[in-house]
Amino acid sequence: MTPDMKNDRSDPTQPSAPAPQPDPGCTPTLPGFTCGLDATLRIIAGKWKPLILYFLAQGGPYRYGELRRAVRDVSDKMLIQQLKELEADGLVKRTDYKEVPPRVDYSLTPLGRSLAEALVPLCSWGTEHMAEVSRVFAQRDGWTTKGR
Amino acid sequence: MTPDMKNDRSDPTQPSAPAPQPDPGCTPTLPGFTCGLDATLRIIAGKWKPLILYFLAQGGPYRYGELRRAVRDVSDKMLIQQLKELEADGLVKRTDYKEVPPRVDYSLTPLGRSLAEALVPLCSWGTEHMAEVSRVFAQRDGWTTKGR
DNA sequence: TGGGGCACTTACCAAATGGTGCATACTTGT
DNA sequence: ACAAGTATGCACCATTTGGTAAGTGCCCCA
Repeated sequence: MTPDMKNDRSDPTQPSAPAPQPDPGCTPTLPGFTCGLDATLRIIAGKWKPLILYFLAQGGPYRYGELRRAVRDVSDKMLIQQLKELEADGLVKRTDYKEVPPRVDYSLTPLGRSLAEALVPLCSWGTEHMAEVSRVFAQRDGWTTKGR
Repeated sequence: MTPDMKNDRSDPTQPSAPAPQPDPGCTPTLPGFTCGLDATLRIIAGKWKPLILYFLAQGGPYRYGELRRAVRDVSDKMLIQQLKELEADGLVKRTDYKEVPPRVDYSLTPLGRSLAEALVPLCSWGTEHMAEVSRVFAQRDGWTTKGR
C-alpha cells in the first residue's frame, strides 16, 4: 500500500485552499454580508417576495385584489405581510386613496424596479429549463414513472 | 363631497383588471408553475442554495470543508442537506474519491452552471445597493439611532 | 335585508427550517 | 493514547414560516 504516497497531493491534514475567495462582482464592504448575493437574498427572503416584485414590474401599479389574483395560491395574510415588508424595505410603494370602499395600490420604487430587473434572468432560466425543473419536482413529490 | 363621483374610474365593484397577465418572458407551459420565475424559485428555495451555487461557480470543484468555510455561518447539517438536494436536482455533482480520510468534492453540472449565471445580476444588485440594504436591516433588527 | 366585494387584521396551528451536539470510521501528528 | 481533521448521520429542539378561518367597517346591488 505505498504508505508514504497514499495522499498523492492535497493531503487532508493541510487544506489545499484555505478559503475560496468570494470576489468576482462581490466585494464585501459592509459588515454582516459575505457578498452582494447574500445581501440580496436576505431582502427577497420570503416565499412570495420575488413573485410580487416581478408581477409589479410587469404592469403598472396593481390594486391589492389584482395582485392576489395574480400571485396564485397566496393567502391574504401572506400577501399583506410580504407587501408590508417590501414597503418597509423601500422596494414597493403603497398608495392608499382613502376612499370609502377601500382602494389601495402597490407599485415599485426605483430600488424595487432595479431589483426586479435583476430577477429577469432567473425567470428566463426557469422558462428555458422548465422541463428539467418539473421533472425534478415530479420525483421530489414521491413519484415514479411507473405510477403510484 | 361630490357623492356620485367618489369612484371616478375603476370602481371597486367592477375589477378594472381581471387578472394581470404574467407574460413577458414567462410562458406558463408546464403545469404547477405560474411562470419561469416560480419554477426557478422552487429549485433554489433554501437559505443556502443560491450561495452554494454561486461559490461553486466561482472556483472549480470545492471540497466539502472548503465549501463550509466559504459559506460562512452554515452548519454541517444544513450544508450537507442542501448539497444533497442540489445533487438530487441535478445542479451539483458530488465526487467521492473513496479515500480513507474521506475526500469528496462538489462541482456544478452544466445545468447548475447556467443557473449560477442567472444569479449574477442578483449579486451585482446586492453589491451596488449594499448601503441601502444594510440600512434596511439595521432597522429591521430593532435598532434606533438612539441606541437600545 | 341579505350577500358580496374591498383591504385588511387577528388568533390559532401545523409544518418547514435551521441549529447544537454527539457519533462514526479511519488517519495523522504529538 | 489523544486530539484533530475528514465527510456525514441522526436525534432533539427552537424558531420561523406559512396556512386557515374568522372578523371588521363600509359600500353597492338586487
